Amino acid sequence: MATTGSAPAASVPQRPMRADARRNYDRLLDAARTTLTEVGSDAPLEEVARRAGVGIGTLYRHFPRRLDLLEAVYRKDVEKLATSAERLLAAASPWDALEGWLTEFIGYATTKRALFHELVDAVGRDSELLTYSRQVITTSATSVLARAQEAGVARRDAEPGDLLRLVGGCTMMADLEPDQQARMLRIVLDGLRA
Amino acid sequence: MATTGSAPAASVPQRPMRADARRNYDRLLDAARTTLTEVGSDAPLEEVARRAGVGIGTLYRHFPRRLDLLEAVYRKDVEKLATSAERLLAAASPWDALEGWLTEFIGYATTKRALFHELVDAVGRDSELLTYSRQVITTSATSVLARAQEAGVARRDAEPGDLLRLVGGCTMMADLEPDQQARMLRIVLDGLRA
DNA sequence: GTACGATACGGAGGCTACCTCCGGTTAGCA
DNA sequence: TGCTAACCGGAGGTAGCCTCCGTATCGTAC
Repeated sequence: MATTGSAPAASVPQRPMRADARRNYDRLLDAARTTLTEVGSDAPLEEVARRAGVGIGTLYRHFPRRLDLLEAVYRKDVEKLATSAERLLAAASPWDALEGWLTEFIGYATTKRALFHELVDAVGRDSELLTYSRQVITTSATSVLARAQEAGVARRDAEPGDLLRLVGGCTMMADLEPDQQARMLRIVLDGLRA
Repeated sequence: MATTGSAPAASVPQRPMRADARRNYDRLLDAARTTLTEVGSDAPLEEVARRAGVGIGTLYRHFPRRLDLLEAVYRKDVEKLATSAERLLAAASPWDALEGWLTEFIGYATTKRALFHELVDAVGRDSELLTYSRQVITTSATSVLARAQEAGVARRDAEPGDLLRLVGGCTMMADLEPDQQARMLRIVLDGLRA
């Protein structure tokens, strides 16, 4: 059974992870992110294991299939984005929180291009992975959008799912020039403005 | 050397393709489209060859690498979209042509989800394939958008590239409900309206 | 209508990456 | 300090991509 996030669910009493296992798990995640960034989505797992300084059998003990490793890397990044929404809601005005979060969402989505394609193709939209990730991201988007709508600064017929696809879908394509990305965000924001 | 579109460029005098070669080429494209649609982007080429009724060596004679086959399938669909723009420009009002072409663009993009990810990951944004396809599609988008802007029915600061990414990028994700797709198009169109 | 040759075919086999198996190692608890 | 359950790791099996080369056939010329 693949672990998600970090340690497995404690449904029965069990020992916490051994120190060497914990260390290798973390090194594998870091090595996976680095290798995927530099080599691309077809990076061989043998290369990930080599960079982590472990054997291929150790990699497969922690991540029974290639997709399990990609998923673990992806979940970490999704949770980081949720944390960002909480911070903006606490510290920014309704419109600034909406605009700021969307800007960070673009940055997150852009760096996941190679990883995401392989995940989506393999597990499909109904997998727990994507359902959970969409839920976390949608919750964040809902919070920042609803707050802006309630403040009367965002159109009321926009829904969070639409928002995410309009902004995030663009970044799934090739590298965008920063000014083009800013312009596209402006079009969406102008369309959103109440 | 892989052929693109259909027969190779006639830079030097040469015989047209033999009848059996022509027949197998077409059968391979049809079998590839069917197999990719039903199995997904990880469909083995042996399965494509089997469905086409040819040997794997014949498949590789026509398409030296897997990506060559995917590319040939994709080019055919891109050219079909360009033909659609010409037809709408000749027969519809500026705004209706813009809206109609975007609707067809969404349909085209949705059916290429599995195929497109593998192509983009492998060849990158600067390949002739994607440059050519973007050119063909951008030319179509430019025509329908400029005509709407000149008619004063579309905002003047929108550019064709932004248009395509806003609409097309959404469809690269999971299957969309028809009503959601219509609503997203409405947001983009409302944002575009002059 | 037939023969010939250049083009096309096709399946066995090499190579690579995913993943498994199992003997050896070690962390941590009693 | 000893013991054991958890952990490690690399050789090897398998599937799919792609190559190679003997055989088949299309199409042209006589």
